Amino acid sequence: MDILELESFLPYRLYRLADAVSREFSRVYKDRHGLTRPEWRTLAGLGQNGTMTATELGEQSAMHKTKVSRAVAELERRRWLTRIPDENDRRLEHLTLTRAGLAAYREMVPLAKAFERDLLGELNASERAAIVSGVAGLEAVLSKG
Amino acid sequence: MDILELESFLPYRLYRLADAVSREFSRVYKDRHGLTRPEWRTLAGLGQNGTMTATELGEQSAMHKTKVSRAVAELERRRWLTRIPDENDRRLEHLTLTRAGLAAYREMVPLAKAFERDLLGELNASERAAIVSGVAGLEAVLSKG
DNA sequence: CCAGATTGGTTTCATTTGTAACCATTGAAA
DNA sequence: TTTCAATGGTTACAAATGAAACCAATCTGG
Repeated sequence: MDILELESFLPYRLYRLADAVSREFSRVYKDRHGLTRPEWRTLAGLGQNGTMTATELGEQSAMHKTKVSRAVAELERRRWLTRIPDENDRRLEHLTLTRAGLAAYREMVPLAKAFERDLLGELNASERAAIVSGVAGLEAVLSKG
Repeated sequence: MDILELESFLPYRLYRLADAVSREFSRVYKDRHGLTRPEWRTLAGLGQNGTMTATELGEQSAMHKTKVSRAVAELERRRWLTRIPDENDRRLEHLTLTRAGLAAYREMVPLAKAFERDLLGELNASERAAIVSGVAGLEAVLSKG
């Protein structure tokens, strides 16, 4: 009889792995500032790019627009970002981190980098190269659909 | 100033990749039978192993026990599995697929395998080897914690 | 111009999820 | 044995999520 071995089924393995890594990493921003993942991604996007609209944020960080909307609302409530209405198109707003938001971002960056470094540091050189190129390969496949 | 490039940050890439793959694959079991992911995993676990307890299912498929509990309840409602109380320990139940559950499982297996084959088929040989060994490497890291 | 389609973004509602409390049973220790 | 901790599993409640409806502003074709 034909059987599927779950433990070696790639979609399952990938999901479980990403879930474990993400859960581990989430402790960094959850413990430090009580952020959710969408909020962290929003912070990271704005920190990286300076000023973005909600739509751009969604594209960069692969989030549904409702997630973006709620994350932005929460960061605004904390006064970590401000909205500046566009001059020409009054539907969209340009989002920028405030001084406080930037401070939080600056604090998070080294922690994020350290997390990644530590994680990859437990692999040997060839495994490290493998995960990077394997992920890149699959990303390429999926992006063309 | 120190910046984190989200697009190349491994936890983010992994999560986005797994999410995309999983979302794509979920159409297979969602379209066909209206299953959720926990339900599909439960079906897959029992199909693979024959008889398991809820705890074993949770361990094998990396699901929280409440997810297992609800998935089992739903599959039972569909009469896809039955519970048989343990003789010696009346806290636990042995779960087994019914004929109908097994039929659904048998129908899903080739679809799952085809999905994985097609996905990997779009990679070249070295990328294929890379993703497998990279994932295995990270799994090993995480499993020792 | 202006009627309809599109876009940026928010809100509402139903579903899914996680945490914690819980129940029943078993095990361990005194 | 009797009590207390641990285990298998379910349930209740709150939070996170996604789909779809929605609002306002802009664009487009006649």
